[in-house]
Amino acid sequence: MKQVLIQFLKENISNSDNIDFEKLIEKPKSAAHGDFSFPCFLLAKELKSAPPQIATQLQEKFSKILPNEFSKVVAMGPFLNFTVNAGQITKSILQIIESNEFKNIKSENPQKVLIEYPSPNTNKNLHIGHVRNIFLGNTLINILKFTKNEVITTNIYNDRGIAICKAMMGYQMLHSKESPESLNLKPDEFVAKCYVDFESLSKEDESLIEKAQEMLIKWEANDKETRDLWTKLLDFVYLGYKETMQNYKVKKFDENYYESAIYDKGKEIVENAIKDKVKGFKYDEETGAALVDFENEIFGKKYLMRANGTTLYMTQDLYLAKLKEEKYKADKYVFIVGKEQKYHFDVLFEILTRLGLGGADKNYHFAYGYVYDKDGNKFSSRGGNIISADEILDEMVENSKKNLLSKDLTKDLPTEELIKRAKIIGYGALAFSILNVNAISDIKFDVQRALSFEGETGPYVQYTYARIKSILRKANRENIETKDINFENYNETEVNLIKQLGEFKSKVLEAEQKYKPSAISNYLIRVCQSFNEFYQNNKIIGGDEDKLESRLLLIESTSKIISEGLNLLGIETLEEM
RNA sequence: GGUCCUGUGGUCUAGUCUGGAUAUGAUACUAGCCUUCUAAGCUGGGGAUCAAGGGUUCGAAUCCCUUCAGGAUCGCCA
Repeated sequence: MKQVLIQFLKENISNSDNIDFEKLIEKPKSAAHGDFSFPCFLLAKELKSAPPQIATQLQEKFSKILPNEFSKVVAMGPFLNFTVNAGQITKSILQIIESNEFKNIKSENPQKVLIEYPSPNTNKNLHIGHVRNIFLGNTLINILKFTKNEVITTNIYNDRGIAICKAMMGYQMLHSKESPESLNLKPDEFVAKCYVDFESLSKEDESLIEKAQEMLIKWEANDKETRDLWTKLLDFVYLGYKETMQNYKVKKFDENYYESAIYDKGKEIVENAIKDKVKGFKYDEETGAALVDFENEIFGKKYLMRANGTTLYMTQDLYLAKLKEEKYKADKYVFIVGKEQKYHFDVLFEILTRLGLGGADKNYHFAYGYVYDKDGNKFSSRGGNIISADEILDEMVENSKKNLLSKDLTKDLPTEELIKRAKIIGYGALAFSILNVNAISDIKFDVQRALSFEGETGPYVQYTYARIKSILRKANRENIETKDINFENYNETEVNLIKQLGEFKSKVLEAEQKYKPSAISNYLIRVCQSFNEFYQNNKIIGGDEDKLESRLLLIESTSKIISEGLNLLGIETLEEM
């Protein structure tokens, strides 16, 4: 459509060779300004008159020779606004949706993408930060797959180090006679308790920290007793994670990595790099530690091996990067990790470049912001610890249940159905509230507001969907015959909604190209707003008989777009709400 | 101190990459709309010096510079 307009303008504006129409023509923000607009400023110098005058002149000229695809051209100030022929546009959009062709979206640049998330530290249960990580990861995977990228999912468990030793100490000293069952805790919560209790003990007695470090050395020396305890606690953790991840719809990873298995690898990479005199790689002359000296103030020096020959976080990441590259040869490696680790990844990618393993072009740190409570403080639960993934979801579901019980339509639901709906709504509310904002922005999560389910929320979208489904049930049409529909028949709010539906493809591609799930959630809100506006002003069943079919097609198409969009966000729909 | 991120009505947020018309919505507040397809909805109202200043441009929330505020990061921790 745009190309038709560009061609038309090229042919009918003199001296247009230097004008980049592709760039200049834009979609106006306001529907009152038509579908495409062309600003006349650049013509001003050429034609030696004011832009508004030029626009008026061009309007007169163009209105007589406008292509069929367009219904009118209007000059508004310095802009020339073109409106497309509604009948044509409604027909093409609705047919694409009706035939399910709208699901067939291919990336402009389909790639093999490896995604690493959520990579927790295994000394605690998952918390609100992981929730954001998981939602972003799940959604990104869906979007990339939907647009026909090949996706490989990986996760690394940071399962060794001082933190897990602290939890082990806590267990030994305080809870060795107890179990998750005896304390009525989820197994991963039990380990978290061991860790937290040790932390408070060690604040009183600093020698305990040294003992934890001794334990780490024993662990590294493969001391059987230590390793057995470690395995015991990790089993608890993984058991707990399994449940949480299931609730958060994390699909099985294509590959799980464990820090314990790779933490001392990567030495060879560093040693070879120094031997091969890769730029910046060297041993520190005084201490013998291995490092990369970037010789600039931004990156400075980055240590890769301690003087005693042991490895560091970075060494391990180098090894893992190489491992993945050798096995998968992906076009892109995406790390979904909090934005506080930006420096780490900048440095990592630079080092990888120098090692010839592909740098910033092949790797992407998908950074996301913090989740605070509504006052901008650390998001704590009643116990004072950071709120856990399980708690926040429970709270959302619990509140959905209350909400359902307060509505006439749903207050007498059988328990099983009530719980099923509460889960879907609570999950939707949580996921949407987190996915609806830019990933990099910090979130101040207002529980009360998220629970109110009004305005720009998941339940609003789910509710809109349920409304449509209810109408379709009552209309009781098996098939809507598109061939009988007069596509010129749609009124202004309807055309508005249809144009909105037509944006699906470009929004999905935007979300894919920019790795931006919020493009989809924002879009769904607009669609629902357009629908609800239409719904309020137009009667479908019992309205104009000759509009029934066309309206049923319209709302069915809307429901398809909503459900597909929610699906990408990992949110389920409900037929009734 | 260096580097990076963020700053948009009381609160939250879209738009910033790729400059365009009266700055997107939500929430809260306020006035209305259910004997009519689900009111978790819709309509109206008030509410913004787009952190501040300068520059570039016909045109700046958007690009450049300076400043301010908040945050992160700069370890032989992960």
